[in-house]
Amino acid sequence: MSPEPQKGRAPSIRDVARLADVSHQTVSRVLNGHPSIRDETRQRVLDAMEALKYRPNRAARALVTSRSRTIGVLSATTGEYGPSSSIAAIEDAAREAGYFVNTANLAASTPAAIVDALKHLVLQDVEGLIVMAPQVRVFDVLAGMAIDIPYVSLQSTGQSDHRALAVDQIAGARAATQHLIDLGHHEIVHLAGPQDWIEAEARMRGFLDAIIEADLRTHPPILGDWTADFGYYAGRELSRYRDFSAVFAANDLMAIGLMHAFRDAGLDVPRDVSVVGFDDIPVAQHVSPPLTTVHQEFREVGRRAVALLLSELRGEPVSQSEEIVPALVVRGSSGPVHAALVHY
Amino acid sequence: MSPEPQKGRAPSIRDVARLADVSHQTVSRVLNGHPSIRDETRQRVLDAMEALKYRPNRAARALVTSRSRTIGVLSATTGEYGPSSSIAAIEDAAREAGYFVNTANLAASTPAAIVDALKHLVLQDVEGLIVMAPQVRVFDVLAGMAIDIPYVSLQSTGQSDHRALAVDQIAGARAATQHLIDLGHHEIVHLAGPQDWIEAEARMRGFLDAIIEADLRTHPPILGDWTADFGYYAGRELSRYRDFSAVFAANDLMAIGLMHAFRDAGLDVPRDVSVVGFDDIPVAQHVSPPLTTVHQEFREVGRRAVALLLSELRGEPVSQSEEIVPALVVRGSSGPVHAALVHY
DNA sequence: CTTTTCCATGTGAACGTGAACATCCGAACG
DNA sequence: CGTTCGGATGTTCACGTTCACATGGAAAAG
Repeated sequence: MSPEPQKGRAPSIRDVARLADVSHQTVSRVLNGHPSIRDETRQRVLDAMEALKYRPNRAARALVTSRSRTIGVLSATTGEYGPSSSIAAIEDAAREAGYFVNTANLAASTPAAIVDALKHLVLQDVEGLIVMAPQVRVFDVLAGMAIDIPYVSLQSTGQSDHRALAVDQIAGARAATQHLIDLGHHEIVHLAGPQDWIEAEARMRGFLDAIIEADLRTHPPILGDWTADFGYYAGRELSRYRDFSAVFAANDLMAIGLMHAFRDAGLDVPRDVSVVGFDDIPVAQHVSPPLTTVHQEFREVGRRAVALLLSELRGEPVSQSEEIVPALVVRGSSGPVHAALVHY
Repeated sequence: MSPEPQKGRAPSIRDVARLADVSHQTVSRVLNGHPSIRDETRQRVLDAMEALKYRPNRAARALVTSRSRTIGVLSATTGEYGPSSSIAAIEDAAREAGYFVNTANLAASTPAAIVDALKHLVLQDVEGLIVMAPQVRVFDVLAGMAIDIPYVSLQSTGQSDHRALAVDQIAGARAATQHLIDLGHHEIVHLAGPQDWIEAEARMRGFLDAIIEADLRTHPPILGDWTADFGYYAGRELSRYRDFSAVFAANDLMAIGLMHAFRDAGLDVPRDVSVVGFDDIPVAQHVSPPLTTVHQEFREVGRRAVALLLSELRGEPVSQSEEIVPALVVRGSSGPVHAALVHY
């Protein structure tokens, strides 16, 4: 009455075949949706699989097809809202497409750490790679390792030998800066991300584009590390000089730290200083004052990255999806320049 | 001069064997650190591997050993600081131990979604599971699916058939509540997490324990969803009644939303209302006022989870590591009860 | 009525590795 | 000097699946 007691080994395609009274190959065909199977045969096989609680063996399949059905994600700064949201979306999308995802975090941004993480992914036999750790070095290392795995980066790297997801960070940064200019600010400081980050560079470029276009001067951007703590530190330094009326931070965390420092220094945001961030993390609208920032669709980015990579794996032509342009969200942290603070 | 051009197939253990003039089994032994290999032979094999750029085939190995060297993580609310930090730590620790990590996110907390995610992980042939989505239902489903995979949960579930990481959420919540009581607060409201979350329940229990011990009354806790937006919503409702002088929120995001609402309602934190959170996310100390909260070591939790799971996979006895007790961090959002607001 | 074609299915081999067992050889032992 | 032992290595097989090719039969084509 009860199904055969398992004898240690999991049921294989052959066990199913025996029970359904067909060859193992027929079972394989059912498994892979081969068209030339009589309905009645297919049903018998399916019943047998059900009865045995058969589960295909991924390793055996991978061995013979030499396809792992796994994609790798190289990421940095996980733990932060943006990257981890994108990763979650990547996993969801991959799962839906029948793929597995393996993530490797960059412990540090040293070449050694990058090589380590990449080796781990290569060892894992990933079919493709999504590079979410958009540091310039990563791509150098990637090129240096002579890895022939197709990969997709979340930022344009200037290299054209792979596909990049088009998120127009430059436009976002430019919009943020232009917003401040439109409010009458002439002295705008940029608190940028780390030097070797492509995202940081793009946002800086957008900032500078807007500044130059408006024919304004600016200090050299301060290079930060994305953290709120650094923002606080930078804010403390900045509030000693006060030769600016607005700051554009390359991400929200730094912007929030910045506002904290200004508050401590007795400066009012936005009356004395306007602050604009980037990312629109969930707390951005709940801090005091609510943060003006540039909204990014992290989940959408993750989804598209998967779509792009899968289409490449399938050898499909590049489907030029339209660029994602992040949108400025104006909240309370930015306001018109206050007369008393204009330095002319 | 140049190494053999690859003929489509990647070099196998046999190619290495041929080049090193040994049997393929000897190569296998070198690969697995077998002791009985002459040094000279080992070196010849290693040289051959180097020359051919040999990489072991994971699928073949998994097929013959029936071990995938992969652990699965079931998670929810990724994108938030805590879970994603733990996941990152899990990946680091697993990588160090030579394991791969596969994560499945819970799209919703419905049984169907849970089954989906678990199926995905089982399909992936994970050797063990770390359950980071500490919802009661998950364990019911897990039990219902009759999965024989060893798993580790990040919270005590009351079920004793598996290992749980000991993070004393109850003690943390109790400390937070006691802190408010010590400040003279008698009317404390608890903004809890979703009902079916084990963590939420533990924090609520800690809260109630402290309340009962101090012989205070309290409203039934408000059940939230962990988000800052919900905190804001709850804060708006709460500020209509004002029959309390302090709120203990089950996580920082809700606490921050709460403070936002109080600010909007003209209430001053901490003069009119004290607010305490839980988690100590990076922005907690930078919001206004800096948030008093309970600090959690998310990375440490992740590391320990891996250690625990691996020791179980190896069949080692349960190494009773000491409990992690999260620590109260007092900042500006909590203060002594203000005389004018005491309702007696 | 024979030949061709195509559908439904079966047979055998291969994928790359590790386990079990076999073999060879030199050293230790009596 | 024969026997035993164990270190170093080789041989064969199995893991579960898909692929290439083979087979039988029925329908279509001549």
